[in-house]
Amino acid sequence: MTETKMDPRILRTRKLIMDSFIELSSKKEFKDITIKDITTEAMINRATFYYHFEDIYDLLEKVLSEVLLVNLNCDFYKCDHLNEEAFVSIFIAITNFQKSLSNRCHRGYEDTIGRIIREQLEVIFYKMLLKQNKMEDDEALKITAVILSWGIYGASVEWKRNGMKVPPEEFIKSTIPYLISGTDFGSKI
Amino acid sequence: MTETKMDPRILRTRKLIMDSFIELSSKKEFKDITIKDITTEAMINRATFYYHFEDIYDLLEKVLSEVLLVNLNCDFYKCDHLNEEAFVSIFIAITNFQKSLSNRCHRGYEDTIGRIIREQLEVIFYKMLLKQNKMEDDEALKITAVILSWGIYGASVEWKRNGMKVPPEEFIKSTIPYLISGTDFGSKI
DNA sequence: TTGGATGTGTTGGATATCCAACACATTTCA
DNA sequence: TGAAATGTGTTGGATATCCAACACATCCAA
Repeated sequence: MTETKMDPRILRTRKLIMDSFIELSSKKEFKDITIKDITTEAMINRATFYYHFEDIYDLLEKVLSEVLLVNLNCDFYKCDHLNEEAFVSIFIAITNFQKSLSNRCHRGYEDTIGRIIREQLEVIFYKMLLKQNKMEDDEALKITAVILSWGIYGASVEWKRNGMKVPPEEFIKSTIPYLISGTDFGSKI
Repeated sequence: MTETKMDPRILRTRKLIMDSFIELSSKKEFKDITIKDITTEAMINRATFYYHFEDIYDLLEKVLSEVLLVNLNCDFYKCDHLNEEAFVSIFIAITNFQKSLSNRCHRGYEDTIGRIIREQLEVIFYKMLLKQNKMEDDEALKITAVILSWGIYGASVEWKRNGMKVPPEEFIKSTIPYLISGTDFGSKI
């Protein structure tokens, strides 16, 4: 998951930068945050910032990935199989993430955020599929993970478009049998 | 006061080490705290510890000095003259410090602690005397600062020996005229 | 007694971070 | 318009931190 033996200086500095960015995000809009602001808040040199991140968009991506990953693993570590509970807790994590971002001001980056969500979902789905499918066609599992990640992300977009009012578990629950048993579930054939 | 332009790495690392030591002190006795404990808690390398401190006693001294200095400056920054208010707030800072240490487990280091208190007092008294005595006999001011520091420290020891029950300002107030106006205060001559 | 386990303090080479300086773009404002 | 101010991204040399290894001391159980 996380790199095993990292230089503690790197962990420390990345955390300082990311935490400062999150802190600043709660006070300013993203477009008003400069790299100088971040490095001043973090008490690190501006050159050091560029040692770790390409630019401020790279930082944004990595912070969002990190936040989402923590959310996912938090709710999800108990499950070891893609059952109903797993799908529900994944979907709740995604909707929580979307909700928290709709307050923060990251408007104009919906496509970036969508990509990040799908990337993280793809990783987690692939991992779960590998675990429960004992070494079958690897390529098929990968593509299945892609399809699931787009699907679940799409569901969260739809949930958002409906005003984020329906409880997420309710929103997703009815469709889960189709996810788990496939489209044949309930088929007349 | 504090060095003006310090390398931020140094400030960061010292703070990490000191904070970790304070944190550990609230859980263990001083004698049970190893340097490995501190560096692990602080997530810094053991060699880095020795770059900043001679040994664990050196760290103890510097932490205590720092804590006391913060207390002193906190209560004291408003005063710019050695009047009654100044003496009272200094004495309160010292007794607070003694009280906080009597909970923590630094037994066996009373002499070290006493020395630290007197050193800090001496610095602060000397600074105040210089400010209000427009360039007179420098040596005399230094020695006066020494005498005041021993005196006030002694008062705090006595206050502690009496069970730390009398309110510190009450304990010190009656003697302040003698400190400010000298032994001639109230003299019959 | 001995030998392993644990803690202290030191060292040399590798690496991350700092700093000052630079070139370039964008904004501000006179 | 143009010039000052502000922000971005890069560089080279200096310095703090990391890491693995070492020598030494202390403690404790076989």
